[in-house]
Amino acid sequence: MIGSAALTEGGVITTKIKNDKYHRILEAAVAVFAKAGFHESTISQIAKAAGVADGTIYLYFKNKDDILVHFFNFKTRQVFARFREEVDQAHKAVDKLRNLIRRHLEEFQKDRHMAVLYQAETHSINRLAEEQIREMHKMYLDLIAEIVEQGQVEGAIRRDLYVGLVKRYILGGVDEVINTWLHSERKYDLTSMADPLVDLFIRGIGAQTEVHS
Amino acid sequence: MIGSAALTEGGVITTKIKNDKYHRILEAAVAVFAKAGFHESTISQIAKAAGVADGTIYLYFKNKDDILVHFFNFKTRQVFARFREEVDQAHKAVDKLRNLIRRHLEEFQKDRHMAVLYQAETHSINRLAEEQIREMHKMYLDLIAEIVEQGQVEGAIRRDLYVGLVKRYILGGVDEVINTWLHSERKYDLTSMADPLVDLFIRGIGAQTEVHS
DNA sequence: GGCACCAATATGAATATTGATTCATTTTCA
DNA sequence: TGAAAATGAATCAATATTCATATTGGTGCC
Repeated sequence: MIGSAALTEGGVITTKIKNDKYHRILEAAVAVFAKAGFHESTISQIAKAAGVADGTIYLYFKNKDDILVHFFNFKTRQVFARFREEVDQAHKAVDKLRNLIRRHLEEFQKDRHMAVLYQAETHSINRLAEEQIREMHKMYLDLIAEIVEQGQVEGAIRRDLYVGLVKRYILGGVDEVINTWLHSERKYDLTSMADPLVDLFIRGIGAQTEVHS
Repeated sequence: MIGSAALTEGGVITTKIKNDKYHRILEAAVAVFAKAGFHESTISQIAKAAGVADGTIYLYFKNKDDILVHFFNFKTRQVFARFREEVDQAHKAVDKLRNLIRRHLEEFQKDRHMAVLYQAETHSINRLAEEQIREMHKMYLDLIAEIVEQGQVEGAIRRDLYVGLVKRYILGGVDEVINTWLHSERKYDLTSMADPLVDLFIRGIGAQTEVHS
């Protein structure tokens, strides 16, 4: 393997060239995987899409599986880091939640290939990048837990909640909205779903009949 | 192909024997697919698991893909039909929703192999049983829509809702709860999540501060 | 400046493996 | 006894990976 985003050796120009090809292959692979599925995709297809020879791929990645690992390790991780930033921009819990969800939808709408691959791989049990996925999932769920707990302190969120369940409740809704969009013709704007969705998370679907403080 | 659950030719005993083997192979295949993933599974593994020769599988199924199609066409469809029954047992919308979700969790907990395969395949874009999955998904979403609309008439459910979004919101939550359970050690009872989850769907996570009729 | 050289890169045809599918043969059973 | 069912070894195609060879681009020498 010649180089990768994780390594920093080499001069500026050299590194840039190296990274260029590394990224070119990674992007091409993600696009191919998204279109045909991981196992149905061949190295030749990826090579062709990236404009390199088959063998070149093995200079940047250990093997086919390794490409998927890199996808989760670098590409997706980067997106999730942005979620954190977005959350930190708001002060009140509900605003944080809204920011998180809006950004989530935005990023997935922006990079459809990533979205497809992410959705497909995170839902299959026997996946390769097991560890990375688990970690990223946890990162996201922890973010939600943090927001919920803050909201409880603020008094904006109910205290009689099982936070473990709330996390799945929220992630599930967001996930399904993305999934539906991916399976649709994608004629509508995904981010427009953010506000109505947050409203559902907060208020639920029930007609409010009880009186509280 | 000798016979299948969809055909009804043959005497009672013959049919029983035929169906026995058909079902044995289908069950074995689902178990193998669930353990290793569809593409990683081999015909030999399935044959071994079903206790038949490799070639025998081709007497009951056109090819490997066809097994997956049958899974969705018969096995899963059957489960979804039970959801409908369960919903019809209740009268009020909220009870219908609770029944639906409880039954959903029950069935998926009961047949883990089905659950794994269902979750994995319904979330990947380029799947085989495309048509069947789409149809089943629709059946489920329609069920939810029906319940929600009834609830609105009853006054138990808010009227200012985009039902299309509500469907995803609910299915997503249920899905994610199942997914988490599948990825866990499954030490806890999945059905125990039904009531708290329905409570979340109805009331949301927000502290109730407004007064309504 | 131009040139020769070398190490780093890139190539893609050849290899080797895997596994779906077929089919000639055997077994079962009515 | 023969037709239906089952067998599993042989076939055949697909494709991940390797590696001998070719190309490139930077470096120092004339």
